[in-house]
Amino acid sequence: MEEIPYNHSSTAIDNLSQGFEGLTQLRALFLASSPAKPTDKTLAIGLLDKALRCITAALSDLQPISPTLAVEDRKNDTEHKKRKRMQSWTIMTSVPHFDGHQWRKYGQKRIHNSDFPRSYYKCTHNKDQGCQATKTIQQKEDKVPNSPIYKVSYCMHHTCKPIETQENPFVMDSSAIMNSTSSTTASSSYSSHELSISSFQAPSSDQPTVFPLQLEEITEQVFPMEAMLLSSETRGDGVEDSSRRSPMAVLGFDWEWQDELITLGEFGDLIVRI
DNA sequence: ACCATTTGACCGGC
DNA sequence: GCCGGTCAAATGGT
Repeated sequence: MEEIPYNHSSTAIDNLSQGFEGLTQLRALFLASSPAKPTDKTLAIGLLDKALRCITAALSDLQPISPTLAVEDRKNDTEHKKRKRMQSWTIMTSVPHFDGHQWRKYGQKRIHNSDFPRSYYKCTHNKDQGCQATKTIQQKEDKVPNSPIYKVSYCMHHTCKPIETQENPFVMDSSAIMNSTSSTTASSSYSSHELSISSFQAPSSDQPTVFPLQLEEITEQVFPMEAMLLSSETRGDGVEDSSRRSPMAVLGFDWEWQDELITLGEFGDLIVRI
């Protein structure tokens, strides 16, 4: 790999980490949402998983190799252990379990000078596909009450073939994004730390491929977010060609930010066509 | 019965 | 000997 100046690499890692955080939270939101159209929901999760896998791979490429690894070649270490030590990288996240891969827990240890145990995971395809990817998750001391942050350390790239939900590639058509003048409150006044999602029209009825998500801003800091399904409804009002529209769900967020409980509905409804 | 998780034992590095 | 990572039997859930 071409050498990247450290400050650029560091910025890239920061940006990717923030993107990772946003996507994992978005994934959690989708998992919590109404199963109004399970096929599309599955496709959405598949898209998010794919994005998460790309970001995870990019992070692993960008993270500098630990200086302690320089001495490893002097040791009579096995090739397996060498590779395992070399290909490791770490992220901090509030949602450690949703990274687009399936993991099987194989151990848990109390760690010296830490209040929380460390959990050890292997890729679920460790046996059937020989995938060597592992990760550890350890909760860090709460800086903000009730908002745990986890250090997730990955080792080795996934060599397993991800289970795709759709054979054909599908396209996220950004040209179909409408301005956020949806049928409900416009979402135009988000401050920098808020995650904003607005709706747009699906371009075609026979392509179950488009998800009405536009990330206007990714949060700059990790904040606790608990996605909550407020209600769901089917838009069959006859004004528009209902065959071209999938059911819509109105989702709401509640999260705490700087001792304030923020409900997304106060700023604008989150409309997701699912 | 099968699968994932839990948990104590074991092992290697320092 | 301490510590962290892995193994594997026991356990629990479906």
